[in-house]
Amino acid sequence: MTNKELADLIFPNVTHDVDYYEKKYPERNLKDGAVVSRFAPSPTGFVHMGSLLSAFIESFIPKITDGIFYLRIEDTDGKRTVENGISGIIKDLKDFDIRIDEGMISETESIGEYGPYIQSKRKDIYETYAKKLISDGLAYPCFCTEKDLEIMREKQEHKKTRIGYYGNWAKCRNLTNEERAEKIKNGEKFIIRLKSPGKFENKIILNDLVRGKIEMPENDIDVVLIKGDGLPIYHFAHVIDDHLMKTTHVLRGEEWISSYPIHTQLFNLLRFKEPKYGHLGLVMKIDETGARRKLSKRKDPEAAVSYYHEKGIPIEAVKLYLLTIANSNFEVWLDANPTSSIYDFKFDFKKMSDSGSLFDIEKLLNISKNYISKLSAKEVYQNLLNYTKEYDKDFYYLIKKYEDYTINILNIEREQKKPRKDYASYGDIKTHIWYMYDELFNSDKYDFQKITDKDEINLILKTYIDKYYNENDNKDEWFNKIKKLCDELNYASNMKDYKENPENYKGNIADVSTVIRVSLTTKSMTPDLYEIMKLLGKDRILKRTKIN
RNA sequence: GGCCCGUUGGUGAAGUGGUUCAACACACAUGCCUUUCACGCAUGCAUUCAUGGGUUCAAAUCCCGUACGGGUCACCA
Repeated sequence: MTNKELADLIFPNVTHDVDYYEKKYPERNLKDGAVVSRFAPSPTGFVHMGSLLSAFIESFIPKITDGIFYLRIEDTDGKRTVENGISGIIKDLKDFDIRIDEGMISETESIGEYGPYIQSKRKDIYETYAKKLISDGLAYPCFCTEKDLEIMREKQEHKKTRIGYYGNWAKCRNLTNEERAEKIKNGEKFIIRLKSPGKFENKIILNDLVRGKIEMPENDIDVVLIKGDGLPIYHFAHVIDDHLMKTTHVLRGEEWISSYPIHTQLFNLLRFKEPKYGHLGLVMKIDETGARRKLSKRKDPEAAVSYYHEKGIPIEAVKLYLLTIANSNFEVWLDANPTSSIYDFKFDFKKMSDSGSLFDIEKLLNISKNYISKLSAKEVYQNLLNYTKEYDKDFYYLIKKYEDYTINILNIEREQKKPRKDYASYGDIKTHIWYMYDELFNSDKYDFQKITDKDEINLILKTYIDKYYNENDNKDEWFNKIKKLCDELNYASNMKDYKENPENYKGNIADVSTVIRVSLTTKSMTPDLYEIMKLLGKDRILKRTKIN
């Protein structure tokens, strides 16, 4: 029995041949240097921070090279598939403004000419190539049960030899085609394995985009190509898909380095051109015990990218952070080119970190603060509106009702050379400005600092309101009035005087200002008091300075 | 256990043989400025690049060993 006859027996329903698919998916017509890259997650419903980093880079490179970025769903493992899992991924990408040129755009729909972009719909394609491999004598059906494999592993462990289905251990590899046909006709279950021509003693070299040369032994394992459920294993699907979809650059986590020998072997056997590979360091975090470990979705809320959307951290800030992690010289570049688009940055794989970088939320928040501080009040208002509309409806209606007032609040100490950096996220803003709204103002917990005596507080406030406060004062006049108030009540209006002779005074102008500040806002730390009072207006000020 | 990768301050890291080689950023500390906070400014923070040995006139940078950390060895991706 020939290999061809065996192949026909195994795949009677495969009608196309390899040429059909090779013609169906021609080379892409792109300019020189254009990168075709992809994000290829399992439909688990969410994107992990580490995946986001690679998705971002995978989309970034095509963008700066006029290439193509597509989304392929790898759903060959039923256990990883979650209901509506594709939608979750699409939403996460959309929330981070990572746009795809091709691929899945919903649970069932896709755009682009190189589809289907979901592996479960590509069964015929994988079978066609598997059939070819069998015809060529490069693959064979394996009838070993899980039990058989388990026993084999135990023996190997006992003998302290390498574990795996290879060489003489690969019992099904040496069956005759007649024996194979016989078993198949008897209804024995089987899978398809590669007949690896590799030798463990031989070395192969991976020219990794980020790590440079890595030397590894050639693959000699007869890896599974098609599983019992008829779907391909990752390695096989990866090679077929990335060839047919004309991927030029494969970026993935470093956990894939050790399976590169399988991939390169498959590319050679199938006579496909191999893409370039870049293996990214894992995103790590220090856990409670001080140990370094992979950021995990189960334990770390910040691992899920939806977390940032919910917190209202601007996507631009996350992108800036990802780029600073990805390319160590990005920060310096951005500093030197503050007005340039990030897409002008010359990304360099060689500048990527080899080791897993530690996820640093402090740094992210700092980037976010800087980013928000540079926006105009109107932009912040608009973004805040979008955010609260989704996550804080009450506040949304409030700021919508008082649009101009809110914009003015957001503008305090903003549109100047050195703006304040109070807000790290849109979710943060309410905690900084709630007291400006009567609807939210709550006089239950005043944070008076030094002066806590009720009578003294009331004396200061009453004297100020009755004798000095004038809503039309400009900033200098306003401040001079506060000074006069201090003089009258025997508080030092000049800090230098106070520092020289503190015993001559009840306190100083800072203490008095704090009393006014706290009465109006309940907080001892706020932006410029004059600005706040201007916005609050006379009515609120009169009301809030009456403290019981 | 085999194979592979990594190890520079609290964190991210620059730097791949020699003119400050330990940049820059975040964090932290102190001081100044200041009506609070923030901003800003100034200063401080690794005599040393996991460790031992070797090559060299010269190494964080090259070589070997050791330790530690990570990954991978599935009909998971």
